[in-house]
Amino acid sequence: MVTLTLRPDQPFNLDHTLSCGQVFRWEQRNGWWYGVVGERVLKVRQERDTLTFHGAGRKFFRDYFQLDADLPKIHNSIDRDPVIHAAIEAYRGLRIVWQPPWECTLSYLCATYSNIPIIRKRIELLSHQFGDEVWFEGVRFYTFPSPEQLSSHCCDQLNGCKLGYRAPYLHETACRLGREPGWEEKVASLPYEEARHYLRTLKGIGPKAADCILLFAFQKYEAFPVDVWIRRIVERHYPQYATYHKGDVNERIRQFGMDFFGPYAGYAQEYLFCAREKLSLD
DNA sequence: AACCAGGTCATGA
DNA sequence: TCATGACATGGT
Repeated sequence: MVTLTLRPDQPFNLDHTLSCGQVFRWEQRNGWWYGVVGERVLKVRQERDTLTFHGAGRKFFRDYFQLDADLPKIHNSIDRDPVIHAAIEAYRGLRIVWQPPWECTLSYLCATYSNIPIIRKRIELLSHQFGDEVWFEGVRFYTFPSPEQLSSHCCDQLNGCKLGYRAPYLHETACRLGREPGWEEKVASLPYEEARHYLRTLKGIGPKAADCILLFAFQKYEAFPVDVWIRRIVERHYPQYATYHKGDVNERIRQFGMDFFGPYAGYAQEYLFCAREKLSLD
């Protein structure tokens, strides 16, 4: 067991961070959050300024939860209007988690044209079917399957995981990235637009999924993923977006979001997404 | 029973 | 380049 005392000037809220829909494999059980990240099973809880965790050391948790990122500075940089201001107030302490690229890519392949509970189910089924067993406190967990573990099966076998028409996308991505082991370093080293272009060469990864992957796995915080919710929020609360004319509606909203919110537009997007239920959208 | 969900692809003008 | 329809699945 390890504990970590949070600095008073650096807000962190574990519940907001894990329940906002950026990660899909964390579950809250009797006061603790359990999750599988990479090869490890992790267990965390927060009591005010104290984080208690099992399964990895301090450095892992600092990196994973981005505890060294200057969140007040990020808040200030995106706090441009009353709508985002209220979202920041409501979800202060939400941090963008640093996800493993491979799992993040497959997760957002599963996420297209779907909803969060079903995305979680698909990812759980994939891990159960093709991942490795890991035991933790007498409970069995499964790691997320590697490219090899997925590509060694055919599409039909993958489709046991309720992937629907996405099964061939996952399969092709597993085959290709399995043969391209340097892809993570390559994407990480590329500037945002070029990295985005590369990810979009994967079948099934469009503008929105690419932006989620860049934001959640590659720390490209300028990325502003546009899904149906963000689209509704922007159309309702940020009519200025209409001054942008290049591309389709989602592309115009993306351009607006990046310009309006700046280098941490992705944080703004995440706070708005979390606040989607509270914002009027008619 | 229609309609929707953290969209993307292929097609056609 | 942009709009349009198909697409698997499960929940409401």
